Amino acid sequence: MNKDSQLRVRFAPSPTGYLHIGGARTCLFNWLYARKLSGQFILRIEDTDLERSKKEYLDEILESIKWLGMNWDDIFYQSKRFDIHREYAEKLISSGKAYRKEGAVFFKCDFESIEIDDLVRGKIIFKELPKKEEVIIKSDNSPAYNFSCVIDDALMKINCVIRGEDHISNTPKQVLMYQALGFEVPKFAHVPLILSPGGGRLSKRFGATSIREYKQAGYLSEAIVNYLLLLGWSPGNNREIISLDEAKDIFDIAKVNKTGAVFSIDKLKWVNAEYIRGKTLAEFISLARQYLEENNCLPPDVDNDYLEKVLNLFKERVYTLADLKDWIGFCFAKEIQYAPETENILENNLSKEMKLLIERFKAVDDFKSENVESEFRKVAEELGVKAKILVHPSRVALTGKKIGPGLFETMEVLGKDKVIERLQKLVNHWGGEHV
RNA sequence: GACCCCAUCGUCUAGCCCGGUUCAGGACAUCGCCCUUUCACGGCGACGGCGCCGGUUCAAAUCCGGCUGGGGUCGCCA
Repeated sequence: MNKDSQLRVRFAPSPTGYLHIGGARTCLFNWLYARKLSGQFILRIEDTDLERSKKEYLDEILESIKWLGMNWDDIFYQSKRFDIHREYAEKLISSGKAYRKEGAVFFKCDFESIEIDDLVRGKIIFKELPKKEEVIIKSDNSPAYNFSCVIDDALMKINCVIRGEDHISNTPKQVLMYQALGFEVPKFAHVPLILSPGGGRLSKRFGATSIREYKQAGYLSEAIVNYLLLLGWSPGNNREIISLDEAKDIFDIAKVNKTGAVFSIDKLKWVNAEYIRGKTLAEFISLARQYLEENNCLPPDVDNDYLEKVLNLFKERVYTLADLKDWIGFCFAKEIQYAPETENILENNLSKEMKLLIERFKAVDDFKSENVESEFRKVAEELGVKAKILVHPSRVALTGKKIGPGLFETMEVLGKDKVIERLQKLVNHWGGEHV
């Protein structure tokens, strides 16, 4: 492939807001297509609206793209290119294709019909445009979107424009500008929009959620990317889980769906859980630890070994890292508070049985889960009750909740002293009620 | 209103381009059952779909047209 025919695509975010789900997917499809065809992926920051563009947004956009695992071959800022845009506007004025009016420069867009060849949708034919003129330089002398976009795409040698479907109606105007300027018209690929569960456009309350917020909510970057990939594209063979690395070898923009896809947080959660379970214990620990530290969920003097054992308890049962916040509390609590829903278990006084359990536990030297379990079962047998009769109150005693990880694994992690102390507390609780 | 896009289970999709192998396959969700000390995981199963009407054809989810429905755009925002 020679240099001129090399694919060059771009993602052109406007730093007037954070990178959200829709933008991230457009970015992803561009990046993937470039990597698949060994092309160039350009980032162009569309910061022509000086009022609304904020550095904070820009930082988040760049940070999120990197966090998701993508990189760019070059980056440009439109705000630094105003002179170039004006220069081309002058050319259009000279050639009679544009004119000044009310302090702005207008481009004439008269035509009979215009055809664009879309990689995703095939031919799209426009009969007429609602407006016969288009502002290309605003009266404050800054370039208007459709114009700066065309100039920059042409000058940056972008030969394939992949963007959201909401830009379809801009395309005929832009094609007209390419032609008026004598630039070669690029290929276009308009990808479908991501819809909110309600049906409408992904929006404020739902999709406007920034990628950063998803990270905050405990989602792994691989999971977000994987899920986004599934929205409008399929790797085939009934596959659901696919890494960025694998996807970049088989992705094809022409295989992207034409239909808008509804965003499903449930499916994202499932994908996230798949990735968490797919991590090695060491990877998970490092991820979880960082997440918990960032969210101030760990005691300052947390013991490393202990934390690792705790996290091991939950790796297979959380959907997001944020779930950990709710679960690990009892592992660090000084004293257990019994949750309201444990009431029916607490009602049943088993202090005699629990006392025996405590006595036997005191004699267990190596408090490993296997040893704990066999001792536990022996006690149950001796008392002539099913193990589960003792399991439930024990869990409540240790965790304050009705549900949690395996009881014996939990006991091993907490350690003999804490286990005995917490069981004793439950016995006291019962004793107190009966005095 | 004008212009444009789209249409397979509740949701994401495979199949559609190259019509028969599909009384449509997978996943999420939901509901059962199994496993089991709870929850989750895992296993098994159930539920559930080609929007409608015409046409082409021996044969249509697949091709064509219309209708209906959904979506997008009509800013000196991007």
